[in-house]
Amino acid sequence: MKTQNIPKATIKRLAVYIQVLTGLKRDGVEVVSSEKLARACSVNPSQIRKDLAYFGEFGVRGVGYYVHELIASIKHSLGVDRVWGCALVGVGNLGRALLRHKEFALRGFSIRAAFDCDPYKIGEIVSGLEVVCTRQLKSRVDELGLEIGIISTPPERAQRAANYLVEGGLKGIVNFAQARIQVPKEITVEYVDFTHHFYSVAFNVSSAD
Amino acid sequence: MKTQNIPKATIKRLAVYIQVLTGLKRDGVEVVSSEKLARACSVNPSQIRKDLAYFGEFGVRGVGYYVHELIASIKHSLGVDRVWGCALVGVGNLGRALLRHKEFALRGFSIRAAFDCDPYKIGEIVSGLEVVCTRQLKSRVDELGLEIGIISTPPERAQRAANYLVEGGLKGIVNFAQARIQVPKEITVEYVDFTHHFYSVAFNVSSAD
DNA sequence: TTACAATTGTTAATTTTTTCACATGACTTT
DNA sequence: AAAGTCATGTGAAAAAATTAACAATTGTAA
Repeated sequence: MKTQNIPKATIKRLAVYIQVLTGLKRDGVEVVSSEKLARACSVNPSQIRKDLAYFGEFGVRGVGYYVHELIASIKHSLGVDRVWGCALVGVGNLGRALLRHKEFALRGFSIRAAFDCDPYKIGEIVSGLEVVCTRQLKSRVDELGLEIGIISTPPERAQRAANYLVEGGLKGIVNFAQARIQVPKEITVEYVDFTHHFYSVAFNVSSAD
Repeated sequence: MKTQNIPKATIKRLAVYIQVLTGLKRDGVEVVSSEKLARACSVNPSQIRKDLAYFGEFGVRGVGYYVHELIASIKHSLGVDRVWGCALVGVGNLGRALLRHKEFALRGFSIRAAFDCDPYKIGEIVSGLEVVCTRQLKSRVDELGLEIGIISTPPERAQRAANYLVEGGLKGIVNFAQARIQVPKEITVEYVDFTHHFYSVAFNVSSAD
């Protein structure tokens, strides 16, 4: 695929645009200008046009962007106009909450397998999925079409989980564990930590005085 | 407080440093150089030194950084060396999961009140907290020391929740709802959306071919 | 006690990202 | 069909962030 190097920040914003555009669509808005969209996203209008320009020309000069079309175009550009098969490793409190979180499936990320190394958890059914021993991971990849791994283990087991995912041939990982992981550079890792956002807010509120 | 404008990206990285340093401390490491820390965080060593320089001089030349001290210094710089009182608005599936998530309290973010406008939910006890009508929010702020608001409503109710929080005098908001919100500019808002991370991974995996 | 090795804090150079400005194209109205 | 308005796409300018380079400082070993 095209490998003009697209800023990571652009990708994040595209996700925001989808969110806001979806809201506009819900409200019955059919066409939107970069200026209006920008205001709703709290960014600069040029920014939006620049971001979109990496992927093509989606607007109509003098008119703006057709909301429905633009959503489809951005989703296609991001590669999220299809369903992705996901594997979750680590069925603790967080893991269970993620398995029960409906939003993922709605947005095209289908969790099709849950793994854990704890014998007491293996065999348990969580949100319709049987918890399976992590060693079985590799053998399920093709069968279930697993592409993206989700790590929700305690920090000390995150690296091991990552190893299993890499070994299984998965190319993308979303890591909810409280630890950095080392993986071959062709593997994409995204770290999720809610607390970071709280830190950020705390810092800003503290400095505001 | 000091208002040299510190990049938002720096704040994010500081949170990562804390995470990694905490792991090092757990492993018994007492001193670390910017180079070693950088490798563990997947960033440039200069980056770390630069980030820290915004807040002071925390290292010893020729030696490195004392892990325990550095954690404390960063936490102090971020303003997270104390407990913050939080209010959650929106007791749906996500709200319940957040209320039950122990990690927040462990990291100094204490959820002390849960609000919802649904009469069927009011009075219910979730994770030891009674769900209260959102209209009561303002009256509880001082009593409970509420400083940061958490929004976990459906998208169409996020703005109303934000209004209540602002009205109540809270200065920081962490928004888990699928919607942007408009607030006065002195209020800090952080948006949390797991799906964004999945989009990012999906994009990278797609473009890797 | 002096030279050496290590590693910070910081200034300068480079790279990346954001914003501005405007020519270009599309629709509308007269 | 011509003129006017609007808003995109894009190249150039500005701003911001990252990286490199090095002088300053600490500890260590000869």
